[in-house]
Amino acid sequence: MKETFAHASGGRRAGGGGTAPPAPAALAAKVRTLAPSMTRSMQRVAEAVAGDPAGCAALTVTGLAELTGTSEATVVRTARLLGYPGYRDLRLALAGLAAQQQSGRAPAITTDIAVDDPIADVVAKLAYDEQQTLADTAAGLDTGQLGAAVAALAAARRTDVYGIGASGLVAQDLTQKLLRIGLIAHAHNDPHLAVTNAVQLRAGDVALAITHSGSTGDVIEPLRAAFERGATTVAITGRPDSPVTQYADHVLTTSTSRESELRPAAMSSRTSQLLVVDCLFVGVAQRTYDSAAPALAASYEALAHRHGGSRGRP
Amino acid sequence: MKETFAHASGGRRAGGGGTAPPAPAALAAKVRTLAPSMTRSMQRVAEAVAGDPAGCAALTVTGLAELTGTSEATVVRTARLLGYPGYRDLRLALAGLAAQQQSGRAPAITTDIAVDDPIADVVAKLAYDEQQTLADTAAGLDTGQLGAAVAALAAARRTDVYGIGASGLVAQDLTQKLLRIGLIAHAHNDPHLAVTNAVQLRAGDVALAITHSGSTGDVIEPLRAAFERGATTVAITGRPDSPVTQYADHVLTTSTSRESELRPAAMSSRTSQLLVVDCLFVGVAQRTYDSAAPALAASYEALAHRHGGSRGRP
DNA sequence: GACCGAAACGAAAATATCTTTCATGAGTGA
DNA sequence: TCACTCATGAAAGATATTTTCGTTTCGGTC
Repeated sequence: MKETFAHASGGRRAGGGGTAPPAPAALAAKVRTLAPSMTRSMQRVAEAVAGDPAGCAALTVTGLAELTGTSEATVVRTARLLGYPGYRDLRLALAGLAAQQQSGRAPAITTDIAVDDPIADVVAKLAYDEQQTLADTAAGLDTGQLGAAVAALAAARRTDVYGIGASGLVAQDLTQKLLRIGLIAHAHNDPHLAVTNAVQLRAGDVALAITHSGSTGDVIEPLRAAFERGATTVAITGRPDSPVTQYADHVLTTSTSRESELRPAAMSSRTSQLLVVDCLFVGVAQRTYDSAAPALAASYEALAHRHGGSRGRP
Repeated sequence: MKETFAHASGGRRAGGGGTAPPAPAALAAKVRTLAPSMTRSMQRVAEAVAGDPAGCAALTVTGLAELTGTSEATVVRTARLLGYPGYRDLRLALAGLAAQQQSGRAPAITTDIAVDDPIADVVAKLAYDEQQTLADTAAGLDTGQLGAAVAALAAARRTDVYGIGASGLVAQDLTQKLLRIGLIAHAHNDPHLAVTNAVQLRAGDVALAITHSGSTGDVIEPLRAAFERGATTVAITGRPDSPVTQYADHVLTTSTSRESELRPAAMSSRTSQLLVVDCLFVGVAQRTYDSAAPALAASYEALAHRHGGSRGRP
């Protein structure tokens, strides 16, 4: 029978009425404090518990009793002495302790990836790096410039996006998104066609160049053409002082993180660029909400039949 | 100890989800990933568990069943679905999670992006969400499957990658990277051509499908064709129990985060997929280091002249 | 050295908890 | 509408935990 229903309440206030609430992480200390007052068998149990919380958490009373060469009763008695209602609760605390220890160990990540890193480390390091990149990008993004770019995009008659290589994929990503909310956008990865199209742009249109180095000629040229035609130009680059910014009305800076041999710069610049692009998209979607929302819904609807049932097993 | 692994179907299946050992902190992510394939009652249980780990850890099966208005059986079933041998183990993991949350950083308050959020908030929220997605993905990634996929890619005579829409860009990203280290890879976004090419694959080749829903026919078909031809098949999907996994030797699960109107699922799934793809790439680069390193250097060199001076001001 | 009392200890019973089985009913597609 | 599947919970069946209680061990005393 539980009458403890108010969910948002104290959380871990067990109430109970007992004298000692469970100990969170002070377990090792408690063991040392109480050890003198323990019998020999209990000490063995306490020692095992303090020595390998994670391991013990995986054991049942019987298991721990066997491991320490004692009996179930002794294990329970020890748990009681340590302040828990029973072994079950000690075990829970042990699991918590183990998790804490584990997570505390995590930040010891040297960010460089070595050739012989185990795969699990690779995952952790890459995830960490990309998280870092995101944080840096968000911190370094000029919201004024971003807002201006959003306004321009939202009002544009049409938008052209330029990007080559990895940045080309980001360009396509943005284009796909803009199309989804009913805007007219096009991603160019053929430099010649890009220029050809750029000269068609005029005031009120938007040209957006994505280049990490800021020096990719194939991307700068069309932006320049658009710029000279009077279109509003935006550059997403990791180098705010690079050539591309000469022709950009608004510059959005992506962050540049350390690169290493196994982790080329393209990787983090892509992450960074995508965040910027997402911000642009959401900003534009906000501004054009009345038309964007139905458009999004419609495109979602249109795709629904291409996927199987909504359930896992169609 | 029970070895209840009954599901074993014949053939060379990756096991749609039975492979994962207990998840430590990836629980919230796992709940989100698996929720779609859950029944209503199970969802209620999963929700309670994800919403208040600490509280649930204090409950017995019966207690949790009562709290969620379901039965013990359902609770156990949910625990199983989440990857634990039984409720007892889920409870232990819950205790660990609670301890982590408590000792760890601030509570993860994720507010949905609203139409009238100022642009600075949009940036912060998007960055935070994507960071969360990365963490979840890393935590939930099965390194065994990842390692197997890496080994297959590194040894492949050739690799075909399938993806449509946003996933198509991820497919291209992977392809670009693999090409850079001298492997033979191709990204297909034309379903017909993809199938046509898939039937050319044979044992030792790798086919890799990227689909968030796991139910995109255009992507499943070529994977199936490759599978039937004896190629090694890999699926990157957010739904480990979806149709695509039927034809996948190795399944890499991406995380699914909350989506909202202004932040479509595609956004976080892309982030998640890219992390997985990066892990694959780095893993392969490690394994083929002797040939990958020079290839990387060469491609870098070849591109150098396309960018202006190495400095910002040309 | 033998004996006594108290505490420690573990075997096994008693209880709580978890897991499995099975019948039932809701929902679904033909 | 009917047959069928699948989700669901009640209760039986297994495990794990707690309690009980008798045996063993230890320290001291005669």
